[in-house]
Amino acid sequence: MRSDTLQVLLWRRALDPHIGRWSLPGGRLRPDEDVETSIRRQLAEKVDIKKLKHVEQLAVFSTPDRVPGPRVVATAFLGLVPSDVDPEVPEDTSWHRVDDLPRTAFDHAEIVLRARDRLRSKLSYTNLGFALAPDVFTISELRGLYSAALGYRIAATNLQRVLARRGLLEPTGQTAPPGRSGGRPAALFSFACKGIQVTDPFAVLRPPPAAR
Amino acid sequence: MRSDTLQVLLWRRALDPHIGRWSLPGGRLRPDEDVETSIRRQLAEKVDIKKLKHVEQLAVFSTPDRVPGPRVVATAFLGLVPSDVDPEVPEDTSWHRVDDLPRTAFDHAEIVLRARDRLRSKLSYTNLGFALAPDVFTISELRGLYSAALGYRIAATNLQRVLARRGLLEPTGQTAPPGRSGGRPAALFSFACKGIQVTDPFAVLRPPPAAR
DNA sequence: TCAAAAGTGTTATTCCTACACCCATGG
DNA sequence: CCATGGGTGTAGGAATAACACTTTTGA
Repeated sequence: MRSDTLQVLLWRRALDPHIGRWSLPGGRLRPDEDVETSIRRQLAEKVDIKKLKHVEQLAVFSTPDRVPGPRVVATAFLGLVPSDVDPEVPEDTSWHRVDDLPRTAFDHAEIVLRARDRLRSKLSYTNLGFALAPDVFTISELRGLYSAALGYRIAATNLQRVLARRGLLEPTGQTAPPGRSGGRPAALFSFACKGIQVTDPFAVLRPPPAAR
Repeated sequence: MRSDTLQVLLWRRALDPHIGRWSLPGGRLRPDEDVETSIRRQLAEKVDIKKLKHVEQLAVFSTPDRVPGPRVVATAFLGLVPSDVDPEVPEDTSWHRVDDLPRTAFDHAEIVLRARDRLRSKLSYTNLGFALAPDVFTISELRGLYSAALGYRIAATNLQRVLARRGLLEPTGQTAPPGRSGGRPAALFSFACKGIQVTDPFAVLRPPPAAR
């Protein structure tokens, strides 16, 4: 994700099945690595992305005809990079809006949409926002990121309160300078926790208070 | 799951790596089937389970040393059978309490616990309860199933109201006869929808009402 | 002094849990 | 008529969305 739209990194295929179409970065699993190690290696080697803030399994895609030729089983991942990093990506690689994908190879468009849905739901019941934001940010910036990811505007006021109540926000004491059109300078915050955690585990059917 | 405890179907390994230990049913993926077709086939062929009410991917387990010998990548599934079916299982197969697992093969205990956690969270924000219950049930029975799956007692009153508010319960008009110690006969209900659906998609950060 | 952007206070609503109370049956 | 289990009404509380209002800046 970058700026105010949800984006995905794709690279243009140079080989023949679906040559020229855009596809998700990835590759073969080596015998000595597990799938997560593998996807981190591929991203580092092929598209120079080394600082993923969050990686999680999405699903296995295994329909026999999803790829021409012998069947290929793919384990898809959701990986998130904060909005302020702009990695040097190779020539044949670029970011694409998730809501306006180009012609993709194989079933990769389906995979991207599944990843988007996963991100959207996890934003509301986990602290996953930390993976989208820079280390230090204003509430307005964060609101922009959440709004872009969710696909609808949310209010900065309430976002701040929800995150604060959950103990996720830490004020830094610093402020950001206002823009050229003036306005009150915004306070800078950071996330208290850098790893994912479930913040709202039981929407209903909660366990009795003692067990919480 | 059966009766008032969460249970999992395991079978005793007859071959040598970890011979005699209990393991999850499964097997190799054929080239002409996807992973879900494969697991359904294996369950039907090997343990005679044909009526799964719900099947979903859990995760891929791929650590190189998870199985002795050449690395095996496993796609684990969560499959649910209603409490009233008691399939004929082979001699070397039996149900085991999830909270008191026997010595299992490989990483299968970890997989079972992951499945239990998935079930627990989905019970609260989806209608997944339909997969645990018989076609027709009393609220008390349903409460027993939810309590067993969640690991803590929940109140029948509130369970009924939560499910009713979401439009999931359909009264059948029938009643169940009381037990031998008397008591008012319980009304029988069924679930309105037989497939999984998300009933509480946004715990917080809801979209504006128009978009809902 | 005005416009713009950020932050705070307050209210109304929604949803949920807990608990008291009423109903129907068998012995 | 009493014990047992099922069902309903209601009150209190927690969390959140909406919105009016205040604060701080640049021009």
